[in-house]
Amino acid sequence: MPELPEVETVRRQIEPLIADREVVDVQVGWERTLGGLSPRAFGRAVIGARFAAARRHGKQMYLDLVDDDRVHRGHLFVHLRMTGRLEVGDATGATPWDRVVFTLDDGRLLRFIDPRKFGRVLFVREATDILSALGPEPISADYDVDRFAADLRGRRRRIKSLLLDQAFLAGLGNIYVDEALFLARIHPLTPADRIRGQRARRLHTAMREVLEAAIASDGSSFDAFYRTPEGKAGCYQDAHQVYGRSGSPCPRCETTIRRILIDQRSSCFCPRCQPRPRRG
DNA sequence: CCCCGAACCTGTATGC
DNA sequence: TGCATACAGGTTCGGG
Repeated sequence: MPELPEVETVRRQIEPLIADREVVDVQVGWERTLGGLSPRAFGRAVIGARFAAARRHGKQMYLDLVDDDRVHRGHLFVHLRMTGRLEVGDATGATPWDRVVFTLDDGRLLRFIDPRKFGRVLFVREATDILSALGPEPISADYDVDRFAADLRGRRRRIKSLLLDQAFLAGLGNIYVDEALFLARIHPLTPADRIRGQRARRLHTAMREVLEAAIASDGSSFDAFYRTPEGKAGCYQDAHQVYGRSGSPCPRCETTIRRILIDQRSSCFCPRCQPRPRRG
């Protein structure tokens, strides 16, 4: 469940399920999920701590850990990557893909499940260790159109690549970039610094609208792996205009939606609504 | 700075 | 049925 709206959905659902619970044990099924820390050291860092707030920046979710006196202990950074999932349940919920399982003080289990093993569960003392590498949140109040337009200035990269770059802007992935570019009527290969004025405004608005609408729908989920912690599927996939729709008619003009590769990712767009930028 | 390809992994869908 | 190939919501690395 991996872009900003899906992560936000997980954050909202997981927070009340683990708030104020103490970690009494940890089992690690796949060491690399910990990103270099040994299971022993990870257990030492986490056991005895209590979960507090669940936060998010971009696609990065982080769970605050405090000691009994509510003093800061650190954070658990959870990145779902392609197939990661969080669930709270009991032993009957075990799966072949349990990578990290926390036993809570009420006997329930918090599992990080991840078939493809790309996901990460990192313990860090200071959140800035991770957050400093990330760009701004696209839906925050201070990320206004002037800031966005200024950030585009002087960037010659293709707009799709730039929007996928988490150091530029944190949270968009393949689905929501394609959707936002369609709404803004901008071709994905357009050099970023050619997007100014009205078009920059359109793109800024489109990104925020797509993300907000997807959050309101609990994100997108189109196969059995993508489930929220409450076991439900999001429904924003029903609202996709171009993503995953190559060969189908454009919802605005009926032209056949095309698929090209950019950064080795499928990129879907309407060749009529999103005309290729003229050179020169 | 920018682009590309490969790597990290497993599951599913499709075609022969 | 079996086997091969392509593809998937992400990120990071090395090389040109």
